[in-house]
Amino acid sequence: MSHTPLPTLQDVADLAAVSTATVSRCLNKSGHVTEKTRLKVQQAIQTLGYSPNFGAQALAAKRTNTIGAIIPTMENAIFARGMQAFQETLAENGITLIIASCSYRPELEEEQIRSLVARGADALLLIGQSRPDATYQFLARRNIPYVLAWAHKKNSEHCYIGFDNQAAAQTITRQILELGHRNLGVIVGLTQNNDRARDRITGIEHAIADHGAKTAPLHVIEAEYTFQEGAKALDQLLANPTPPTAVICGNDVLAVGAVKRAKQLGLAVPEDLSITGFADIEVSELIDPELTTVHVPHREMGIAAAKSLIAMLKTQTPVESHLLETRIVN
Amino acid sequence: MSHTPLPTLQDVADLAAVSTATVSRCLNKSGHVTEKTRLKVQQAIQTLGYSPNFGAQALAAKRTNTIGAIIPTMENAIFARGMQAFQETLAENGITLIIASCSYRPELEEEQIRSLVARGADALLLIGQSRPDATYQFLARRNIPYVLAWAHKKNSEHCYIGFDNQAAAQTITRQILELGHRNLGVIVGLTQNNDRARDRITGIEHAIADHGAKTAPLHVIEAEYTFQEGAKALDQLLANPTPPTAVICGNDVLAVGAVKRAKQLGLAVPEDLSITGFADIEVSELIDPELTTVHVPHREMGIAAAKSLIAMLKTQTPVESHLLETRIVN
DNA sequence: GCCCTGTATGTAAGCGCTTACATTTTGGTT
DNA sequence: AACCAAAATGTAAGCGCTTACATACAGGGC
Repeated sequence: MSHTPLPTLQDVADLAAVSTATVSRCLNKSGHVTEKTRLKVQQAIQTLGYSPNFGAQALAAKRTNTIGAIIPTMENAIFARGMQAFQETLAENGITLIIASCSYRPELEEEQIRSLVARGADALLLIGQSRPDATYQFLARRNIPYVLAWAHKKNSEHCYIGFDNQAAAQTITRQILELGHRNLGVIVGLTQNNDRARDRITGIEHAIADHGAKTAPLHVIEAEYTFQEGAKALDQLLANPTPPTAVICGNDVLAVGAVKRAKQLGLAVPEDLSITGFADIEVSELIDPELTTVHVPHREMGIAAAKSLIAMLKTQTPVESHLLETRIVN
Repeated sequence: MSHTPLPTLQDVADLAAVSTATVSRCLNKSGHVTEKTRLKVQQAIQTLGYSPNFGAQALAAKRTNTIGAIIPTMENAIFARGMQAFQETLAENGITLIIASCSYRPELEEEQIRSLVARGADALLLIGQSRPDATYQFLARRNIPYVLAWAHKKNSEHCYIGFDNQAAAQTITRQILELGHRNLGVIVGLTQNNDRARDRITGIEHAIADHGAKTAPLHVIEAEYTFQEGAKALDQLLANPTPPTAVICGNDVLAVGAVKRAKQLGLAVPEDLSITGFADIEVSELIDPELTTVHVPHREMGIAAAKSLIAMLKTQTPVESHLLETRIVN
């Protein structure tokens, strides 16, 4: 545990026999430095093992090169792939990502937002749109750019980088209806704090309305994002006097849980019971036959979100929303 | 996009009619403030909507209340649960977590470590132990506390918060041998940059040596952490003239992939072929029958790691390693 | 050679906070 | 009422960097 104080910009400047301003200019690639001096400085940085002090840099430059993301959960794979791509893209641009998760609890999200901003996040990625006005006002007041990912709304004041949950759910439902199913069950995540889940239900309802065929009343079960809950929800649906012939799930985790349960009950999928998923995460490949699900371009979404935020930071102006296409697989 | 400058400590001090020092003391709960002044200050903070400037705080206090973690991957669930608990525990103590991932690439890990330190991480969580001496020297020079998680070594200079990969693998292998299996296959992650995977192989080898029975030569296949690779690896093992009757997998992802493949090939698990996993992540519940696997106390590990780092930061002295127990489930 | 322009470098003033130290206040003793 | 230690508060010096502005310097046109 040595306690030699770390070298400072001043030390580098001294060793290279230039001013601190010049060293700073080298570090920030802001031009106006001769190749010769640049090399001298480089040299000095090397021999001293200098690296800049984050706090000082943040204080003086009024930015931290840090972007924050608050996702509902890290525990399942839903957001992992997108976040990985998001982080990679940010890293390529010299920006660090701070991830926090809020367990689908709005008041915790609010707290995390404030905390990340207080920690100097220059911009934020948030999931979905529904949150108190006060939160958006806070961000506006602090002049913090943000994007809303995993969702999309037309003509919104916000910048969305995501897909149309409602349209995707509508499409997959139409497909089910076209196969002749007239008694549908739905298993979705808890809608209370999850606008994506709500949008998906709306999509399902619209598909049914549009199709026009006479269908049995729709049974909707809300469940937490775990395999077990998906299985339990299926039990509930099947306990009905007129059980559904097709079950549309709001996400793959629930769908996989439901499929597993169906098989345990001796039901063949999809012969006896159709089950669809949503999100195309890796687990959906696991079950046999592979799940019919909505493919979401996670990586693309992460990359697009990163680029948008970087652009906002650079230009200090809002950026257009970005609608990504989903498609149904299997 | 208003541009009212944000309120500063000074503004709060002025409004509350006290000095900046007093406000700072309130903020940092460092005591020596009357209840009455504390309330006045609180009040002022409220009405101004003040929140401290991160950079300034970091610069003046020489700490950021930020801890960094570098994990091999965010894309699968292996580290997710532990990290979630880690983050929660840190958050309870007013510390923010920055997570970076290095895709199992040591040179990237090195870079990330430097980057997190440069960003002001007060301490780090790293996975496993094998990395260049230079890296440890860098951390020592900068006086940055760290723990090594997901692994454990006796009598080490480092602080480990994890479990004994070798012992766990040894136990599960012994169990397989006791069931009468004498021809074992092994599927593990890529060992090149993964000491945990290597330890697990060692454990398997020791178990065989200790047991004493005459066994067929051990076939070891290395595979990337995906279901597909697990399936492919199983194909390779079975292509052998004398295929194994039991396959020990280095993690659950590979095991689940292997089980799926076995079933596709018409093999009953475990009647025709025994397959075991390692890590007890959620997917292992998915397959039928549920996987025999090594339960790892992820959350406990995350919590312990957080507590250790917090203690190190507080006392400025090293902390004892912490060995967590694994157990075999199913 | 002289002046002018444009580019390279230096100077120094903060950025908003923490904290050692100095000063004032408080309240218990005598 | 005077005194004193302990507690509360204030003062002000940085922390290490960025950047506006000032200055030096190099060439090109005359």
